[in-house]
Amino acid sequence: MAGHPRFTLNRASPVPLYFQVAEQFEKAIIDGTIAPGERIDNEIALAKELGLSRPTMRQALQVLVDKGMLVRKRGVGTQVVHGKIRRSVELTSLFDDLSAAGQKPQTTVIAVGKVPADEDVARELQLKIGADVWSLERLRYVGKEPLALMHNYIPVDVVDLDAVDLSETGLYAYLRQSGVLMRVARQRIGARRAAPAEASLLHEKRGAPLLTMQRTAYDNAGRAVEYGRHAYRPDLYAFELTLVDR
Amino acid sequence: MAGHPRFTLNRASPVPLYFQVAEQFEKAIIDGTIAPGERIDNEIALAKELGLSRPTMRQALQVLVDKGMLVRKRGVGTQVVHGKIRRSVELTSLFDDLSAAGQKPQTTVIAVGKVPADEDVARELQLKIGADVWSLERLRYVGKEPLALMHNYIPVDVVDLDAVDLSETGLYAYLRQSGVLMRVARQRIGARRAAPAEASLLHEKRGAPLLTMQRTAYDNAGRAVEYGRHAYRPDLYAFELTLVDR
DNA sequence: GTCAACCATTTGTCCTGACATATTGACGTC
DNA sequence: GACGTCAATATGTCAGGACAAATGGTTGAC
Repeated sequence: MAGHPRFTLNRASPVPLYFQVAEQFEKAIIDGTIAPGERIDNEIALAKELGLSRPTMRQALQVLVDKGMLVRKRGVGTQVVHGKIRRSVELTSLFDDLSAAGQKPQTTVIAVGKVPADEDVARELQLKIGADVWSLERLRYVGKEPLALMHNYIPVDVVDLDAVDLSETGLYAYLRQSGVLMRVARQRIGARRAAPAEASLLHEKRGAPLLTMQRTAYDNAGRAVEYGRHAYRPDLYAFELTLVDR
Repeated sequence: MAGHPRFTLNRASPVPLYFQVAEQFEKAIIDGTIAPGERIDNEIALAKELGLSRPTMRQALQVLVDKGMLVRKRGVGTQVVHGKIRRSVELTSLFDDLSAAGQKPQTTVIAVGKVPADEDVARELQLKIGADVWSLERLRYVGKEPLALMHNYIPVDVVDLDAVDLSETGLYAYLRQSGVLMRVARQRIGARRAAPAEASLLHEKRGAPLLTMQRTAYDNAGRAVEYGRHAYRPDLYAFELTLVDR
């Protein structure tokens, strides 16, 4: 029987049991306490040892299977795949990404104000052409190098952008803080040549390749709450994601 | 009480009940039988109507929640978010994507053979530098336009590439067919200038921007089975993905 | 010695039942 | 009329049990 670390459960905690188990399992996998390729105990034994029911234990393991850290094979068992899985692309922003990486992103607000929606913006935000939307244009630095040119559009009834200093806070953090809950987003990642103005802002040469990302985020009710068109310097940034086949 | 379509269940089928329900729900959402924003019946009522237990009904709904088509709110109910969610990025290849879109991808094999692994390839495939690997270089067309230049590396003990005609079959389809099961992959999407040789093959101008994707795929045991470096024409291709916050 | 049949193991699916917790709206008090 | 309280409702979590199906090794027949 394969060994595994002792987990501690707190039944008084509001944190669900399956989540407590998943958290500790994930930690054990990341720090190598459970080696990659190792087969862990079967569900029933694990459940018994922790004093849980099998469904709860399964739910805990499922969390890690979804993250691509565990693989289950019927009739065989459950194995650890990897120690260092990067988290898959989540509903976060560049600001969050950089903060998590220990860097201190700096932002310059180029322009902010209400503008009439063009055809593109109106379609994505489910508004009529010409309707007022917030337009926010920012330049993000990492160190002293410009990294990304970001242009966001937000319906005027979602938040008030006049009242906030967006050079210190990330837009997504501000939206969450304002009670805007984003649940689903569609992203489109592509590439194109830099326009002259862009190249200048990003300290790139004319016609340099840029990595582009368009994102439309929706809230609980399916209402579009944010549409962004962003351009990144490809020598400084790339999108990484982990895919799991289920 | 919100109406919803009649579903048919086949208990004799090997397809799990929860999956049958999820499939039919998804179809109903996509074709608009259930309108976006509509609140569907509660889990207990749905389960009762279909003669299922609540856990099974929950499992069915969870599939669609994971896909971003449904949103659950405790104390409130379950709502339809979107009709036209694109599937999130999956463990498929460009060939699969195009086939699914009704297009007929054509492929030209530029070169195939065994080569010694360079530093990059060796690191990604967990091999020693200089070890033999399959190298496969292909050019993919959509219609008469070149779309992508694909360079794949595969450890020699995974499959035999000599025996197959890869101008007719997708590489991933061939791998699956050969019993290679890919479960997890890491992707990195970026952009760069086209090298002269690339530009020529892709019918692009010198120095044109290209969208690049590197992918390393792992099998059940965590063994790296494929590493690919690909370049796409950004005017013809982009990566689309749907993110769901959970 | 080879191959097929069998069996133990393990995950997959499905069931019933119970209580917890968040949300909303109605009710009642001040 | 405004505000707090309470109940109804729906999802979230958890338990315990049962059978099905896939896998891999073992046993047995030839």
